[in-house]
Amino acid sequence: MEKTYNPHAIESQWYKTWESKGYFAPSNHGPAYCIMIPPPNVTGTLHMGHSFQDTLMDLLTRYYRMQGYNTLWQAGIDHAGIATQMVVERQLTTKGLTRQQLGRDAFVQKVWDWKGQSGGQITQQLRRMGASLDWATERFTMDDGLSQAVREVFVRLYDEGLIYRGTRLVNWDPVLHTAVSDLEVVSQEENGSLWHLRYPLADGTGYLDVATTRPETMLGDTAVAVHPLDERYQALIGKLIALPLTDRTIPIIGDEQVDPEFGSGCVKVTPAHDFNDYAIGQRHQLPMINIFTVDAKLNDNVPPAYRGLDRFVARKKVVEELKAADLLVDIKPHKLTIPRGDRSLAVIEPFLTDQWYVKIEPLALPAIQAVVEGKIKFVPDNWSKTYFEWMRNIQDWCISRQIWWGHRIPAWYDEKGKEYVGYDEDHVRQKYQLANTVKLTQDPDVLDTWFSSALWPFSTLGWPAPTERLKSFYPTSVLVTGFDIIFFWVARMIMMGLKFMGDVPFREVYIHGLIRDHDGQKMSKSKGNVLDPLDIIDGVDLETLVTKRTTGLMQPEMAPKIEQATRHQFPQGIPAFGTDALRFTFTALASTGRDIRFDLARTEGYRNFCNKLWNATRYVLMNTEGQDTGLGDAPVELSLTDRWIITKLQQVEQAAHQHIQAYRFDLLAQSLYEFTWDEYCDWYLEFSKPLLQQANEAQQRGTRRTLVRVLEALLRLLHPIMPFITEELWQRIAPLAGKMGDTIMRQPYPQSQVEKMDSTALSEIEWIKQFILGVRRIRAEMDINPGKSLAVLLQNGSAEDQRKLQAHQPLLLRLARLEHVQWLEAKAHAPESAIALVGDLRILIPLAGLIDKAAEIKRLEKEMEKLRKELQKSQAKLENPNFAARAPKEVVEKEQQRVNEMAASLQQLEVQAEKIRQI
RNA sequence: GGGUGUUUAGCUCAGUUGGCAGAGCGUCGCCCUUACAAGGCGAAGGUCGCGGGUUCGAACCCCUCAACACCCA
Repeated sequence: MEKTYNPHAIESQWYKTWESKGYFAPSNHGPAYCIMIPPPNVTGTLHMGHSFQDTLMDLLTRYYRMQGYNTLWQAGIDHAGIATQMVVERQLTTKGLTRQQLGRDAFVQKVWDWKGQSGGQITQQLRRMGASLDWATERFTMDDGLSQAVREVFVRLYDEGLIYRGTRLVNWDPVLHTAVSDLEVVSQEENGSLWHLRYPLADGTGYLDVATTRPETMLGDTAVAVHPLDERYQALIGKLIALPLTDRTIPIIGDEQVDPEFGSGCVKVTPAHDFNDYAIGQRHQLPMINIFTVDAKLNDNVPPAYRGLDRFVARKKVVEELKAADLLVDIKPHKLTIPRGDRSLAVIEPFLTDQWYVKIEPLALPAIQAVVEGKIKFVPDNWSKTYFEWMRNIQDWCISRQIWWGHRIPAWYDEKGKEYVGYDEDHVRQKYQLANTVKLTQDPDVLDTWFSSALWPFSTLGWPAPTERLKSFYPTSVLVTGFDIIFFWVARMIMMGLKFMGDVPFREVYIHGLIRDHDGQKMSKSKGNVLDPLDIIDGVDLETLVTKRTTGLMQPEMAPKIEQATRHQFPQGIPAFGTDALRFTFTALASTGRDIRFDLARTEGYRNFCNKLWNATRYVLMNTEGQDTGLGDAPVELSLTDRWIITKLQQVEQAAHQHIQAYRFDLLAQSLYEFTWDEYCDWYLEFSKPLLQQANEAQQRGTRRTLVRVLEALLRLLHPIMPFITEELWQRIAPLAGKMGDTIMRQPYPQSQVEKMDSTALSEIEWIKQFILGVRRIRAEMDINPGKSLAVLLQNGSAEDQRKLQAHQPLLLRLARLEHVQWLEAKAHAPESAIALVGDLRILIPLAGLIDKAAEIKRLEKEMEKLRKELQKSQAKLENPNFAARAPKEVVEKEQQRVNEMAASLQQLEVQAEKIRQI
């Protein structure tokens, strides 16, 4: 074996083996365990969020597979309507083409071509992460089966009246020319202005001061509203305003929605271009005047001078002309929330259009109920509150999009515009008994991408066909996802699953945090703080990293700053840490918080952990290969240390199961890390050294057997987190432990066995550790060369201490580096010495020639000071009569015992200090 | 404005039923010890955000406040 762990050498080859041998496929034995991958965008590449999430899903999948479940991690990709269309349109633009020039069918074909060539790059990257997805049954939301599921759902919901078409105000993206749902709008506070306009009363008796953040919309005003109880304006309700710049008059109305405190207390009402005003308009049957075109330019409903102007140009012109007419009172700086499209970043325009909607309430009620009744459990449970909050205020879902890439809405119109919904045109004609002479045209719109995602848990399994897979794996076991898409996706899957499968889509929803950079900032291309998981795995040199981060920026002026920060943070670039180290990092970071700061120093630490495991294996192999590891009939004797590490192993096995089942992956990682490093490597391997040299044949055999068996189990324990290194090492260790099998992937996950636990071994080893630690502490604090062997004297030990010393002398000599150990009579005069205590046992290291007297006194005083403080605290506790009276007996007894021990130690140290002082 | 969180060592975070405040990284010593210098051995470092309450006992339960973050309007 190489002396140093090198991830490159092992990773790619194992993945190929696993995949080609079909290890990822369900076994078709045992109870079902199924996770649906949140389908990544076909345009996407792997980012830190994915790799974090996928590590956790793979961990669960590998664990349950090892536990003997019939395990499926369903693979698949999302067609990502708008994002994908934008990618392909951008390619057309570089050739000077538009999609309109190409035509719909040709364009859609182009998207498919693109998908065939460069789509789904992420599936290759997932393989690099070690993800054990069942690739053989990979699905795509636009494939035939899933498209059929989409049509089926649409038709059924329509026939039940749960899908309808309506003219409503929607969020309109004037760049993409499509409606988007509430969730696709990001609202940000931006600096703007508040314009105070003067609206003259039509009878010439005065003016009203109207405040607005969007003066250009005044051309579409159809009323001015005041609060009905506002004494300032009450009398004016019912009068008319002569709307400036137009020849229209509009009424003054009273509406309780108006906030008398805001601005002047009068608001203009533009029902066709503002959600609040729309509601007011509905209440007062106001006309709705749409003044915009699809790209947010003014249309023919405004005076000729404004027609064709962009909304922001029109704003300037309106303000100028009002000013000229002395109708502008004031302009004040004002912070306001600007809605932008999450894809185009264009300012969203509330816009009156015909769209398709899902009537959500009848679907939401059972979906709420399912969580209330515990049929679906959120982990951590808190997130159910967020879910309820949203579900109880949910609005109808706008599902139509005015783009070309996606599931075309299965609705047709006759020449009178009457709508018919069915699977296809033939079905429609048959369903509605339409003659062939009736000309039908299909609705040009496609469905929101989330519509097909909502069906993912059952459409991927073959629905609407009643397949075996559907029967086996629905409901799925757990959904693993970030809190940012509880509304987008989780809620919608629950609604659709309940509606069409009559059962929940998953029994648990594990919500993890979002990966941020080491400063807690969200990782984003524009901030230039993105880390590519593959760069962490493979390493990247500084220049490549800088180039990567600074090209293709939306704001190229940020480049120098980004470059500087990158050079500062990664002066050497990023070394290759390997997949396993990255996965271990993600696992260790998966605590219950919602923000996860990613720090490469952690990954480096876990790469070192891999190296530790690698070298521990190397040591074990060196001492066991070609030797008897207790597989045959020869007698085997387990030493105390063997029984101790076996006990520790049972404990960590128990903890591992608990932590995985509780989704506490951070604790899982920590327990395994500690067991590996602090128990197995630091203590057990060291214990094994003298045993392998000095013990009898049967004992040596026992130690060799324990070395390989514990390591073999440990590799299985670690496998779900670190699949590659564990497979590589397991292949070498397993035969020595008598294990057969082609892959660690299909071995059972270790199960603790109570009968293997040995509490005597625990306490005995604890004594040994305390002994060794005591000597080491003196050695380190007194600056005695670690290589120097020491002679120690023992005093005041019990018979038990004497027995232990006798039994474990070789271990103590070796690990504490002692030349020899000698007992002194209790009353015998000891030479001046440094002292360490193990209970009442005094370990004395003679000072002569080694230790400075003053230094030892100083050390003792420090230790005594510590003890005194603790002792005082505990004594005060015990002296409180209420404590003795009310605290549980065990607690009081424990406290008393502590006091006794501390007092005894303190006294010993005081005597010793006094002795040294007197010399 | 409504909601949900967070605040513990220099940094990043654990802390289970209320009972001795922990880890990793960083820092400081000593050491190339035949598995591992990507290492070993040891050490220092804490007003558990502030104030109050409940309790024999509070990082943990309750209340007030503060700062920060996110979601919704």
